[in-house]
Amino acid sequence: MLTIGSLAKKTGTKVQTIRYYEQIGLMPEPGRTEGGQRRYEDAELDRLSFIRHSRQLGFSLDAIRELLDLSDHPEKSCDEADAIARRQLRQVEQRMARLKALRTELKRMVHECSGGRTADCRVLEVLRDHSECLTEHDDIGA
Amino acid sequence: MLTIGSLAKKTGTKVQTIRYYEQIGLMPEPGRTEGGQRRYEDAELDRLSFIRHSRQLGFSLDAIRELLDLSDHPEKSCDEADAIARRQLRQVEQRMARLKALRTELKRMVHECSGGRTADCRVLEVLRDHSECLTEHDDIGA
DNA sequence: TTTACATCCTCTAGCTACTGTAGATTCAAG
DNA sequence: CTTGAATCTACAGTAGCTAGAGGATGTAAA
Repeated sequence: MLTIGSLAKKTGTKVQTIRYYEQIGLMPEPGRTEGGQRRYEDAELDRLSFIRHSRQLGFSLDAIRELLDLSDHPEKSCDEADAIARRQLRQVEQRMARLKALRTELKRMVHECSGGRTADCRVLEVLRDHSECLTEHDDIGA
Repeated sequence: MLTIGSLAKKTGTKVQTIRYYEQIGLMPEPGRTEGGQRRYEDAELDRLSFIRHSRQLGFSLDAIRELLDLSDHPEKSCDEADAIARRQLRQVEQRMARLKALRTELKRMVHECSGGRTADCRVLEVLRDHSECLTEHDDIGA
């Protein structure tokens, strides 16, 4: 029987976040004490761990919802879970490629800063100038 | 004299986004036609390009505000702009390191999926199990 | 048993950086 | 003069939380 606070501590989640997950139906409504405080079982600890671990891997709450649903129905095919993971992997690889390009440009900016007045600052100049930029008008991506 | 729509097209921004930037004071209030429609000058095109380019490099709107302010005052020291860029570079490098770790774990998940029932699915198993996970209880990061 | 105090409760609002919608108006071309 | 695309304002919604007010509860020590 865990209080919401100890559940939070065990999973590295904020108390409010747990209540938020309950609100959006990602966590079930737990039992309550007579006074109305939430008390959790081990099953809920497992579920929350699953959610947090998935979040750390970058899965969206919607994706996690699907994964939890699959996990609740062991007779279903594994393919769906695999597809979700693959989709996630693709996203991660896209983000990495993008960040690599950004890092290159940022490094160039920083190394070329001469340390004078902003009038001569390469950082600002590079930001002003799109032409050397390899990225087109696509989405920005978190 | 550009309409908001052509400014949007030239900079790869949505019309609403431009109005939003105006609302939060990132873009100045432009001139208007008699009928009340916005009309932009080249200076505003430059400013918006600067903003969008900076966004693509991952700068927050607050950081961009600072950069614009520096850019508006050429007598100030370049150091501040450089510091902002360096901060940004650090963030990008942190994100990349994080994504690398995630990619490793996701790849492991995907490759180990046997394609049976979800009951045996490694994807779900890995998500359930935190122990092999290298990441601690730190923030998730966009 | 009382008291102190950490933790819990609900509810509401705020955050970032937009995006979308409704319903009315304006502009430019034909 | 008409048509239709583009624009206007205002407001609501998105993800994924986070923070705060103001009050109730749980627990351990005095």
